[in-house]
Amino acid sequence: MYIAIEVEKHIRKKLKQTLQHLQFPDTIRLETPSSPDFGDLAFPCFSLCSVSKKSPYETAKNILSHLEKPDGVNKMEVHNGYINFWFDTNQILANTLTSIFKKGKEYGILSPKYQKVIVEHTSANPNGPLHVGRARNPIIGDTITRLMKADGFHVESQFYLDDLGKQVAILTWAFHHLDETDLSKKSMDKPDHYAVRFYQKAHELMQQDERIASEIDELVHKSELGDEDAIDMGKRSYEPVLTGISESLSSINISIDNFIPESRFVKNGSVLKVIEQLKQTAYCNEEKGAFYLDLKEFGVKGRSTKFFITRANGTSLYATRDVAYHLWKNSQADQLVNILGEDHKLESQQVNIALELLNADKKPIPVFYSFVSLPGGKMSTRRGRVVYLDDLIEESKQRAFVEVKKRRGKELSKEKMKDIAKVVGVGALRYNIIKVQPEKHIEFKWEEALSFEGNTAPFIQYATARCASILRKSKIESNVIKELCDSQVLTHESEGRLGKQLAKLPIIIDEAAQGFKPHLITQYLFDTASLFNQFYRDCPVLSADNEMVKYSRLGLVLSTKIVLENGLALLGIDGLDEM
RNA sequence: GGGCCUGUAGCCCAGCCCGGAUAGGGCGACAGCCUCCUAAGCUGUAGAUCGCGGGUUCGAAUCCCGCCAGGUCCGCCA
Repeated sequence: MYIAIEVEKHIRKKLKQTLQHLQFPDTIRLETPSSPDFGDLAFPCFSLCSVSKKSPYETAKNILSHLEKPDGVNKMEVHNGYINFWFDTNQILANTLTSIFKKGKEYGILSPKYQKVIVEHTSANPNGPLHVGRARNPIIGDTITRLMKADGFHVESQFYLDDLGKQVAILTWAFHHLDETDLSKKSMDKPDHYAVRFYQKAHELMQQDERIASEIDELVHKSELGDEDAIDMGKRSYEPVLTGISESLSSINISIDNFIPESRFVKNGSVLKVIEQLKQTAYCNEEKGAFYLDLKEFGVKGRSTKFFITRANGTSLYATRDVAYHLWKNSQADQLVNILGEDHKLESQQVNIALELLNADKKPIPVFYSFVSLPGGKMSTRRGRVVYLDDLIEESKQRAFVEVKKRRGKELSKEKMKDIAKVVGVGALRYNIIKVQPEKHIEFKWEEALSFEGNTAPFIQYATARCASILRKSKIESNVIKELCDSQVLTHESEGRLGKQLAKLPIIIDEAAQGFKPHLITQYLFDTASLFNQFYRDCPVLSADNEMVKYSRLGLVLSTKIVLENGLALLGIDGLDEM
């Protein structure tokens, strides 16, 4: 158990006792005060005024006069209708440093929940490289995967592979009918970049020539019926693309546990079963041979109420197959999370309603994100109006290299600088995407996507490098530091503030994971690194007044480094010992 | 036309779910800090009709209604 969580529990317990004793409602919401002047945790009493018939200040005073001091708290005061609690800094510090020393990389992780979660993310059409417009998906998905693991879940990430769709059919047609010499030069030596030109050209031809369009439709039709040859043909064309996509993801520290092809649910008959069962429901109607569900009664309004589950020719549609996929996921996990672009909101709602009609007990929790657009409008693979993720990654590393060289060019080898630039570049990219809430629309600008100052990954990494540098120069083994560190001598305000911040990591992890709010982690890391920088300014470590203080500050530095690195790891970002 | 999301300083974002303590940061601007553990850092100053208009409330950035702007969806596409 973590001390910060413990102390909060103690406060809640004592408050609850007092509220019950005074016959107040006993639901308790605690807040982090707006300023350190108001302590570490606050209980607002405003909502109790209607019961007490007194002012907030008097109500708070009254409660405080009956309140026993909770363990781990050393001061309680009333200000403006709040009861403010000050933690016992020494106790928190002693407990937290011990806990960090003991757990190391595991510090912050919560106890196992013995529940399995499937996080579906990325699921991009395998017709070309990932572009920046959708790059939030894997980054948010991977971060949520990491967060939920840290929160104690067993997590599997899945990429739902649309191998029956038109995009794959177009690509397949292109590989069979086009010659590379007709195409524009590929931008990068990767299979996905190689393939996308075939796709783009075929898409263009398809729009000009109806014969081509119908050949492609024929491919789609065959594979939708589960035709093994058609599906295999598709597989041969998209597989290299998928390899390319995986390479891109891997270069930003993302790996996906399982790729689930849509065709599986056609082949094993589960799609047909879904269709049969949905037809049995009271909401199913027919229109010119095609079947649809009427969603009016489920809160869907306007023109969107018809959810078609089959075509007139009886074949299934994307969303129908998605229902089958989700039924299967129901049998595989305790909780489902989907990372989806905002364009999937209606489809997601349709799938959820179908799942409800089929009595599935678990509905996926969607995390929607808005698109990243270019200053002139949105990105499009078809029209080639894109910034590819690979280009962004490359540019990020290059810009980071320029920065490293500017600062360390005389001291470090080129290889070393490249290694640092890679970690900085990838970190900056992931951090900048995760720090803004998914639902905010982003207009892509190089300067913003790749800034290295202020609230950015390099700022955090710089703090880990400072920590590492101090530890290196002390020439003292970390085991010895852990042994000799005595938090009792860490009495400076900057030390206390930093220590209390380190104690909060597990609380933040839990909050971020439970609320699907990965941006809370960036905020926490930024605050932690800022507090460390203030400590760095105020408290000399290597030249501390005496050995005892030195060892103890080294302990705090070591702990900070571990906390920052653990937090960065949740974002798929590495810390640095040197930069 | 309808649904959903977004609108907070010159720019970017947090706070909104769960109404309350002086609306927090970052970038940029301006003024300072490297004989001292990495200045990708630190300190300070200026900068906000919280999109607009109503309402509820002792109290609204936060809840409700209307409007405006941007995004997104409304296909027998995926």
